[in-house]
Amino acid sequence: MARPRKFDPEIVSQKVMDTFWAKGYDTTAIADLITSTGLQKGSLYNAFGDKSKMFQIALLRYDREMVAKMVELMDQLGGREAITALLAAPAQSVIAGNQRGCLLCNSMGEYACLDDVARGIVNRSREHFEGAIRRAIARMSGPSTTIQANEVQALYFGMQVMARGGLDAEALNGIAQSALMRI
Amino acid sequence: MARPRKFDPEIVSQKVMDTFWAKGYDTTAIADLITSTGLQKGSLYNAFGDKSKMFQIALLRYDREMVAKMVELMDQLGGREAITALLAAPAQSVIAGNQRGCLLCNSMGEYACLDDVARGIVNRSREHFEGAIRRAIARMSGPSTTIQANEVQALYFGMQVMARGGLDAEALNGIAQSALMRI
DNA sequence: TGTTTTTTTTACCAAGTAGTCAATAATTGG
DNA sequence: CCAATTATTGACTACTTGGTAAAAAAAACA
Repeated sequence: MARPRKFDPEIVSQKVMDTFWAKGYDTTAIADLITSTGLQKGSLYNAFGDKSKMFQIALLRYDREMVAKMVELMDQLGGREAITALLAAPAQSVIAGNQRGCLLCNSMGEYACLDDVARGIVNRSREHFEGAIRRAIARMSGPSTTIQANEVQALYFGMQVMARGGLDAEALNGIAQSALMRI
Repeated sequence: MARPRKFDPEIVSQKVMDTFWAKGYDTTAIADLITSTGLQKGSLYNAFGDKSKMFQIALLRYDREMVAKMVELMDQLGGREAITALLAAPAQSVIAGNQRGCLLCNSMGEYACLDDVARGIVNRSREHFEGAIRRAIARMSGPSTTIQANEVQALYFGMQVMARGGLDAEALNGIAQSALMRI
């Protein structure tokens, strides 16, 4: 028995995530979220709380959507194929025209200016991601299964940072190939 | 025949670099630089220009000081020892009590909000760094010299991001050991 | 000592920041 | 139609942002 929302929270929280993903937590102003979502300031605050809450929602959505999708894909593939798919992702993003990198990786770079809740989400999301790498390594055959999940993750994050820093898809593919040769 | 400076530009530019290193370009306010350097706003602007110029100076100093030091060290060592020293650095920083990561890596993460001059410095510094890795690989013996310098660099950057994101020294050392086992 | 030159200091500005609040609009249930 | 409840809107606040400008201070040289 109340006035219904004029907007779809799913679509809006997607736009919020996209904006934080592209610009980072601190660099994103509420004004940016207003233009990207089309909502007014009051509606944003009414629906999502303050800026840190909005970022938490973005992080949760990234985990539930992007990380989970990659985890699901990797779990369906063979060990080596899963790692291959993972390391191909940064170059694919660049080819698709965005150099936003990875929100999880970007947020670790901004860790210093996040609150405890956001840090907790980041940590859990990183572990969520790491699990899929760990399982992929466990499925792998060959002599070099001593590789740590953490190492593959570091390689992936490094590639995403370099993608954000302007490295082109060709170079990123070179990294992936070089790594897969010895994994 | 003019009034001399009360401050040592070397010390001040060091503090400026430290501040940008810890907080990032966008997150650092001029007020932060005022407190960290002890100078007043006017003196800062008079000596270094505007904020983007201050950041350029910090980037150049980082390249001339931190990157060059690592490059020099690596060039003095054998190939494998050089890579070992490189991958040990992130954990050492964490043990020393700072999780600032690497200013070069951090700046690639902030690439989107840098101007062309700063981007140029970042790119050149990354190539400067890459050269030492390339030479170290060229000096290496063993079957797996097909590794690309870019791959080692991505691994290093990923470790620095993870250090900034709170990963402890033990985990970072595990990554380094795992990687060195197969390089 | 007085002039010149540069640094330092301080006050100031316009724009942008996150966030609040009261008024208004829209919908449902009675 | 009316009451209750929620959403939307836009004005508003208090503060921070990067940057400027003018005045004051300190040294060097004549």
